[in-house]
Amino acid sequence: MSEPTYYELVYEVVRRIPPGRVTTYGAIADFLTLGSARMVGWALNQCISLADDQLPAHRVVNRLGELSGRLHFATPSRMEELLRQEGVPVENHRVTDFKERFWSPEELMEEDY
DNA sequence: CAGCTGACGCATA
DNA sequence: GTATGCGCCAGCT
Repeated sequence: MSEPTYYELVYEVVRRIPPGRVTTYGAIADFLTLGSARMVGWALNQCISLADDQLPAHRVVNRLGELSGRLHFATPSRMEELLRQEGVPVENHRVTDFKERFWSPEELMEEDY
């Protein structure tokens, strides 16, 4: 097995985002200390083929809590829809409670994994 | 082979 | 407070 590619690392982090919480591209990039926020977005671009439950990419927003990637989903409203399903308030393509809903990958360390 | 693009983020004016 | 530019680095044309 070769070393995991960059986007596979991103997938692993995204997969661990707790339901009802959201994180940002920058937070993931910072956690991996690799590439940049842009790379995370690029990585998620490859995941479009995966089902939503396989990779909850809808829980990844930009640093303003905006659903910047909504246009890349199956339908433009899919991301917003999934977030609301999890109890995340979305208004005008933005998570209103973003600051409180924000989840950092570094919290994985606190879960004694 | 060289250049452009991009689901971002930050610095500067 | 808004507007513009640059860096990031893999993938695509």
